[in-house]
Amino acid sequence: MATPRASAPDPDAAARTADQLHSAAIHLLRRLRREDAASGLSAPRLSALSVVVFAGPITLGDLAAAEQVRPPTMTRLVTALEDEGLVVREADAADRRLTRVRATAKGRRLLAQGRARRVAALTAQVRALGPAERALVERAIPVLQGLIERLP
Amino acid sequence: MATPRASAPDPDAAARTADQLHSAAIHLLRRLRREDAASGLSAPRLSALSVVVFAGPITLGDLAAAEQVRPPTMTRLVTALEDEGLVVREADAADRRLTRVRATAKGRRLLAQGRARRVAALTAQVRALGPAERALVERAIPVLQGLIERLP
DNA sequence: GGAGTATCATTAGCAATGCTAACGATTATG
DNA sequence: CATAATCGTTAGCATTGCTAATGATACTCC
Repeated sequence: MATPRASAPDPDAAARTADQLHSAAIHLLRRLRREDAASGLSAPRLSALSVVVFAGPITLGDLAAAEQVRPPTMTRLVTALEDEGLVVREADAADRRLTRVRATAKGRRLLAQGRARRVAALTAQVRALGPAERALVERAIPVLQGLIERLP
Repeated sequence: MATPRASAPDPDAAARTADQLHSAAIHLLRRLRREDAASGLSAPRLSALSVVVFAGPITLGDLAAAEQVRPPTMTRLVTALEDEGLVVREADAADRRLTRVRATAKGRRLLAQGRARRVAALTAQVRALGPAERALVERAIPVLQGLIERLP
């Protein structure tokens, strides 16, 4: 837990920066996750729904891969979401082996509300930043987005 | 997905910034999580071990709260980690209702290796940044740490 | 075109993880 | 000292994860 020193170039500065980003992401999501109970959905279902909403109609296998879960597990998650009217299964016209999963209006609404709850506290803290700090964060975001995009 | 405009102050800029931070954290951890299979531990066990390692000897109830899980669930996770020799239970001398959980050397070693795997890819991308971008990220980190710390 | 192979989703069955309710042990309070 | 409160565990159930096997569809190659 050494304090960074501007005057002494650390040979492992990149590793330390990476570690701090990693920690920050963990702690951030740990806090925000507490709002998820209000959604009435379990964490796996909420996460799967989120991918369906943002990745549009998606193959069950691709959805399983995105969630880093095996297809049988995703089959059950999708069935549960379908039973709650949050997603629908659609047959692919071109390749009838595929089932595409699409979010319903209800599913999109539920996810938007959950997301709003999660982000509300974070928004308040962003607003509380001084102008310089806030500008710093705003300029760092695209850099971080690019960096994450380039991860293997 | 509008581009931020410096000249036109968006009334919802803070909300948008918060949303981007939220998304970035999700995508970052989704990528890094793929390395965890190599640890041989399930996600819940790895996460609990991480808290034990960093929060030092910790009460089982506090550990459950940190992991946002009920005590009975944590009892079983700790038992499993103990069976693998990664943590030990210690009786509290002052209050004998409490069990404190402490990481063993083996537990700390396993976590350090897993963390190194996770952070390795991220370190490479930090190294690949240009000097200006990297400085930007490095200066934004303490701001983000403070912001996260102040979340409810 | 048709036999064989590959791919996709599902089913079946098992282990791990989550919960609530109830309990025993210990501590705090009257 | 009796009673209430707190902590961890046990018991029992639902959900979530896996592998193996199956059925249906698409592809390949002869």
